[in-house]
Amino acid sequence: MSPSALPYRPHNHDACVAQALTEARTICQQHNARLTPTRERVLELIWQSHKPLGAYDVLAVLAADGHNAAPPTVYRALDFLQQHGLVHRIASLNAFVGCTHTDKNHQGLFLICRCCGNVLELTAPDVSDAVRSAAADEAFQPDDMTIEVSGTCPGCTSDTAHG
Amino acid sequence: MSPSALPYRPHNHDACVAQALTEARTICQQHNARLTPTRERVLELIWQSHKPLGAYDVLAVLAADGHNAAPPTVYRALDFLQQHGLVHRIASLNAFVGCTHTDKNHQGLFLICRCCGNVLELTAPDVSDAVRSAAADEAFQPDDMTIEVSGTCPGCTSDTAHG
DNA sequence: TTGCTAATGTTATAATGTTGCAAATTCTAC
DNA sequence: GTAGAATTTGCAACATTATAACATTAGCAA
Repeated sequence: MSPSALPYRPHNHDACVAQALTEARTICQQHNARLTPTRERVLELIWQSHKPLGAYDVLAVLAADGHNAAPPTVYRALDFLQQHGLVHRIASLNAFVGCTHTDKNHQGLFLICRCCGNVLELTAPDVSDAVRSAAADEAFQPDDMTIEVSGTCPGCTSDTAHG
Repeated sequence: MSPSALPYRPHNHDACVAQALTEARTICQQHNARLTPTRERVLELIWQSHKPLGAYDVLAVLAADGHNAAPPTVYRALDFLQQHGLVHRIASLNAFVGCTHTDKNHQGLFLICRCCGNVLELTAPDVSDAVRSAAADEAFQPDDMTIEVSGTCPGCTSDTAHG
């Protein structure tokens, strides 16, 4: 078994954020899209941890920043970031996480820990293939997949086991 | 390829409803749970079609019925129905559909047509297995899966094709 | 500059979901 | 049958999440 994935173990999270921002700048340049200060700040906030953040959580921080922000500000920034594959919306939580596979043309699968709240994004070709195959059996043309798994991450499992 | 699944072709939908209600009564008896008039009515409404229905849509019909209902009435009924596996919540739509696999110990996969709105529920062991396997690779213990696929159903595909 | 487009600000409102408590109903044990 | 417990419902208020509509500003190109 592979060692615990990044969200589940201690790490220099500043490096995660820095990398995410760098990648975002590159991607936006490639897409000829403008990563404005608000958008960049929202991305940074979403990346504050590996736990999904609600739109209104983002809004609260922006307000604390002194930013004169209303809900549309946040939702527009999040829409932009989603369109460019920089964040994902977790439908089962109504919240957002930074995308950890910006380089790949991925079909995300999300492992959501009910205990610690961290989310691990996986590229799971086997899963995507199985879904596509199931859809094809019904002559259904898939367009977009939401695959979210709630459960217990390795960190929280061992916590419980060792009391 | 199999012929189009039920939601995607004309059928006697009253039979769907009747069967769903009958099964619900049986299941509630088995679970020693009370399928009260309100709960049964909500189930019936959810089953009015194969399109997911929002909680407030249900509420509106109850109100039209003359039922003195508030949101908690509906949400409580829906919670009950979910707990007994009679309806599913579609996270990506914030809406509810009748469960078409009440007999099986199933892991639902939902094919949601963006065009006509109908939802087909599948039991997809291959998909569940692939997800479980992906989770196991990360030492993640799955608890609950949300697998929703948006796209175009066979009916709407042929409509478009033939103009 | 001028004019166009993209992005943001602002206000209000819609849509979805929850809490808490009181009243009524149903079940259970005597 | 009746008292007490547990479940279900009614009801009011509220919390959370998301969008609509329109005015304003910023960036960019002719």
